[in-house]
Amino acid sequence: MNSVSYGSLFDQPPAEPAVELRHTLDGLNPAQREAVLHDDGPMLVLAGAGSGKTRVLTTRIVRLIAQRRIPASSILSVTFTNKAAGEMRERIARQLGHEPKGMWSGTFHSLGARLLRRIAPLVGRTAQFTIYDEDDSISLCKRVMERRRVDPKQFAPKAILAAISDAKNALVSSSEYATLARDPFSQAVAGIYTDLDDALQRANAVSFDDLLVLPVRAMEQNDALRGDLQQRFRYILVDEYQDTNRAQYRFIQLVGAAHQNVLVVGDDDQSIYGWRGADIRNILDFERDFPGAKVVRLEENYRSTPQILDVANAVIVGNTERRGKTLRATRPAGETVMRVGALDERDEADFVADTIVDRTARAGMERRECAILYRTNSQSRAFEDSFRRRSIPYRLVGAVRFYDRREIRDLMAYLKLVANPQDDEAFRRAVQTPRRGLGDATIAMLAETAQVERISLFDAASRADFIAGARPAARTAFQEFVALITRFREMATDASVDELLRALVSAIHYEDHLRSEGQEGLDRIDNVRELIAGAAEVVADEGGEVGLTPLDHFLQQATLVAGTDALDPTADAVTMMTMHNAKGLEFPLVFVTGLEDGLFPLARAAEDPSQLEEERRLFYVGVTRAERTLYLTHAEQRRRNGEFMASMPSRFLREVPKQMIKRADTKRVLLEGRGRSAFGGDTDDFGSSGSSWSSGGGSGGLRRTTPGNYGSAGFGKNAYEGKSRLDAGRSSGRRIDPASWSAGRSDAGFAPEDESQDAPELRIGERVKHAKFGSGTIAEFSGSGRDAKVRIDFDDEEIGRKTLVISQAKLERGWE
DNA sequence: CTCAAGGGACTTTTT
DNA sequence: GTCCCTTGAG
Repeated sequence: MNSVSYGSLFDQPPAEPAVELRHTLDGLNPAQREAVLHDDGPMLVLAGAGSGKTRVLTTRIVRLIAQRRIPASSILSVTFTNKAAGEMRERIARQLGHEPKGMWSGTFHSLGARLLRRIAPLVGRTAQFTIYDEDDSISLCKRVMERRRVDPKQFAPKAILAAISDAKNALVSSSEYATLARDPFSQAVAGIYTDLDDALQRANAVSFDDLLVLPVRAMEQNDALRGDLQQRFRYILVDEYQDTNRAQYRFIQLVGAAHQNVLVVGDDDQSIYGWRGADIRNILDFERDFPGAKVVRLEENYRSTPQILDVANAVIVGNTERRGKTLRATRPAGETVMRVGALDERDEADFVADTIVDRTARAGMERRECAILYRTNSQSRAFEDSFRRRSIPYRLVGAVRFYDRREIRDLMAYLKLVANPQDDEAFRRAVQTPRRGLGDATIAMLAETAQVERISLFDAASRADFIAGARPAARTAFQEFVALITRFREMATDASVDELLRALVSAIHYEDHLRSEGQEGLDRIDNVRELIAGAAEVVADEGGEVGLTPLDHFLQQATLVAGTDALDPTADAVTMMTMHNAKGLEFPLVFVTGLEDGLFPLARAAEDPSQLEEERRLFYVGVTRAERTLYLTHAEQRRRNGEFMASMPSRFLREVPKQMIKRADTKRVLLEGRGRSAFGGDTDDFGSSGSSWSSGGGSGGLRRTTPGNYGSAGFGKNAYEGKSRLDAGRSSGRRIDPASWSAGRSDAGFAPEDESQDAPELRIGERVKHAKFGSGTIAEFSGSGRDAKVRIDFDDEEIGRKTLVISQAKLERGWE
C-alpha cells in the first residue's frame, strides 16, 4: 500500500539455547499434557473453570521457547487482563530462568495499542496518539451531535455510542453502516459515526474499539504489514477465547493465516460478554474456522469442592447453547453450599460481614481469601456501608476506577494535551480547570475558528490572528495556557511522569484549587498524591517503543488498566466486585449475592432466552470462583432506584436441587422442616420466619413486627405497591414503611427509624406555605428518609408545580 | 463568567 | 439515589 517504515521494528532476536525441562510436565493430566505438547496447527482447548488452563498456557510457552527453540519474540499471547499477562510472564520467567524477551503479551486492546504505535501513519495518526475512554468519547459524541443538530433527548448519546461500538466490534465501517441504515435512529448513527471517526483522526486519537479495528483494517489493506506480522508471530495463544468478538477473531485469523499455529483456550460456559459483541460462535465453530483443529477438553477441576461443582453443573445444564461438558471434582468433599435469605440488602450485607468476621476469627481464614460477588455495581454500596461500620478492610474492584475520578481526569487531561496537542477533548477539560476566566462562549469562539481552519483547538489558541480578536482577559489567559503546555511539552521529552505531574500540580496551583472545595477536596488531594506516587513506578514497556516518551507509556497504561489489574493480592482485605470482574479469579470463601429474579437474572435478560443463558453462565462463573465455601444469598426486598422492590428468589436458586444446599435465614440455620411451616409449605421461597440477623442491628425488631404482611401477600409482585409512595417521608408510616429503615447509614448509631422524625407529617391534598413560593397544595410524595420529596401545586401560576426536598423546604402547615 | 440549586432522566455487565 | 443539564443569581 505504501512504504511506511515499520519493518525494522519487527526484527527478531535469535532463538534461545535449548534448556533441559525435566519437571515441567510433572503433575499434568493427559489432557493438559496433550495441549502442552501439541506441535503446530490450530488447537482448541476447552477448559472448564479451575481446570488448570493457565498452567497449560505457561507450560506450553516455556516448552516452545526452551525445547522447540522458538524465539520468545515469535510468540503472541493474548490474555483477558493485563494483570493476567504479567502473571503469566512471571511464571514463564521463573520456569525459564530468564525473561521471555520479545514476547508480546497483553489484552487485545493493549496489544492493539502497541501495534498501532508502530504503524500509526498507516491509519492517519502519529505514534503519540491518545486513547479516548468512554467519557472522552461521550463528550465528543455530544459535540458531534450538536453540530449535526441531532437532539440528545431524541437519541441518547450513550445509545448512539453503543451502536457505533457494536458496529466497530463487528467490523462494520461507517460507510457500510450508512448503506444499511433504514430507520431514523440508524440513520442518525450513521452520520455521527462518520463524523466521530473524522474527529478522532483529527484529534490524533483513537477509541477503545479502534484499538482492535484499526490494526485489522491496516492488515487487511496492507499485504506487507500482514506478511510481516505473520512472519513475526508464528505462535499465537489466546486465553478466554469464548469472549472474543468479531474484530478480535479477525485479528487472530489474519495473523495466524499463514501458519495456523493458533491455540485458543476457552470455556463456552463462561462466555459472559455477548453484550459487548463477544460471539460465542467463535468457540462453538472453531473447528470450522480453523480446519483440522484438534480439540482437547480439560474437565478435571482442581479448584472447588464437589459440593460447589454440583451446584454449578446443576444450573448450567439449563443452557442449550453449549458444547456440553461436566466438571469433575478432584478435591475432597467439603462444606455444603449455603443458601441464605435476607430481609433486605442491608440485612444481606450485615450477614455477609458478620459471617466473614466469624470465619476470620475462628477458622483462621484471612480476609484476602474472601470475596463478595454481585450482579451490578450499585449493590456494592450496602456492603461497603456494612463493612465500614464494622471497620473491616475491603477493596472494591471496578465501580469508580481510580482514573475516572474527577481530580485524576483533570490532571490526565493536561498530560494528554502535553503528549498530544491535537487532543481537543483534553484541551477543553484542561483549559477550564482550574477556571481561568475562559467561559463557554469564549471556547465556542475558539472552536469555531478551529472548525473553519480545520485545525486543533490548541493550534487555534496559538494563532496570533485568533488571539488578536479575543477580549484582553481571554487573550492573556490563552497565551498563558499555550505557554504552559508548550513548556511541559519540552519537559516531557525526557522528564519522568511523576516529575511532570509534580511540576504541573504546582504550576496550576491545583492543590489550592482542590482545597477550596473543603473536606472532599482534601480527599482529592490524597488521590493526586497517589497518582504521582503511582506514576513514579511506571516502567516503560519491554521491547522499547521507539520514539515514545515515558509520558506516552504512562497514558496508554492508565487508559487500558482494568479494574482487577490493580488488585493487590497481599492486602489484608475482603474483595468486592461484579461477577464479570471475578472472571479468572478464585477465593476460598465466596458469596454470590443478590440472587433475586429481576436482579440476577436481570429483568430484561429474563425475557430473551439467549440473554437468560448468558446470565446463567454468569452465575456459573460466580459459583465456580469458590474453592471451599460458597454462600448464595438473596433478599426479600431491595432498594432499587430509590424505591423498594419486593422480589422472588432467583430462578437459578430454584434450579438447584434441594438436597445440594442448606437453607437458612439471616439469623440461624433452619432446622429441618421448621420455618417452612410458618408460611405453609414448599411454596414459601423465602423459607424462613423468625427474627432478623442481628438483634443489635437496630432495625431487627422493627422489621419483623409484621411477618403476616408477607404471608398474606403471598409474595406477589410487590407487597408494598401503593403503600410506600404514600408513606414516604412520613414519620407515622415508619413502622411499616421500609423506606425509613435505612435512612441513616451514616455511622454505628442504629435506631434508624428515628431518622425521619423531623420530617413533617404531610398528606396529599394538604395545604402548605413555602417561604419563597407562597401557598400551595401537596400533590405527591417521592423519595424517602432524609431525601423525601414532595410535589406541590403552588397557587401562583407562575410558579406552578414544583418538587421540593421536605427536610429543606421549611414548609408551614395549615394554610388556606 | 462562575457557581449553586433545582429539575429531569436514568442504571447491567467493561476494555 | 445520583448524575447531568438547565437556569438564575451574583
